[in-house]
Amino acid sequence: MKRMTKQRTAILHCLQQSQRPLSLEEILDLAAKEIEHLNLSTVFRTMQTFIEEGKVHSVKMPGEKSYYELAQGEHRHYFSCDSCKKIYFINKCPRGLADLVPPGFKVLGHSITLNGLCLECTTMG
Amino acid sequence: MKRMTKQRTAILHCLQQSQRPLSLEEILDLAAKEIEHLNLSTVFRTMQTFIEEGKVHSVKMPGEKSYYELAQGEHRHYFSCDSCKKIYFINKCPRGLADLVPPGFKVLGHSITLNGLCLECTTMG
DNA sequence: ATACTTGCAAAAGTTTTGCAGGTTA
DNA sequence: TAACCTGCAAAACTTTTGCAAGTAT
Repeated sequence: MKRMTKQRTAILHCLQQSQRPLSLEEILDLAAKEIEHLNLSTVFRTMQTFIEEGKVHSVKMPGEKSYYELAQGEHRHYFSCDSCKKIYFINKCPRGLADLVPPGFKVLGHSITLNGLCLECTTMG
Repeated sequence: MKRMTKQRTAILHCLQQSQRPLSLEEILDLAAKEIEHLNLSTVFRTMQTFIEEGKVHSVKMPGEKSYYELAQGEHRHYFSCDSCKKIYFINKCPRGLADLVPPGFKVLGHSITLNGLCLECTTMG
């Protein structure tokens, strides 16, 4: 039986208030404002629990650490800023990807990561 | 001035003889058959060097460690088999991905990974 | 000779786990 | 109170770096 603790509540709030996927460290820093002595392993294990429960999705980018966001009904892709390392989501999804593979292959899923410079970094650079 | 050593020669041979991208550990294990005391850092730095020289491309998959393959003239994407874990090349590449991002974002690159079942695993399963 | 390379050890970064004590239902 | 959670420490893994000794040109 899963329990709702003040740590889990604070962590959930961080994800709800964020406009983008967050890393474990980012979640820790944000939630630690509400919870004293919050530990990274607690954040890590909470993400495991939330993922099991279907509350959260993990976002894995090539060559980057893991990020986490509230589970979305819709299929999403991501933009990774080469400069500030923030992750942004993209709601649009291209079609016809299954056509890229050779005949006989069965495509069950796909991952697309665009990278470059986000709006902030473009205007500041 | 870059130098060709027996270590680099052996490492290059491994990549040339492989039909798929290899991890640092895989390269180490294969090349160590020719070179005694070959070290992982040597493989790592050799990959850095070869990438600088344009000989090698690194292949990063979401949630996986890095793989390396001989540089290809063409831009490639990959298919990862959920069952046998082999990685296959996809030469085709969809267009118009830059249109997916919000205005002001600058797209410099992209990564696509399709996953599912390869031909072998589809017919055997 | 000189500058580049290597092996070894160890640091750094992220992800995981063990365990004793604290907390929730 | 019984099971679940948490904080702390430390392990496990991959990626990187420092340095003294070795090697290619």
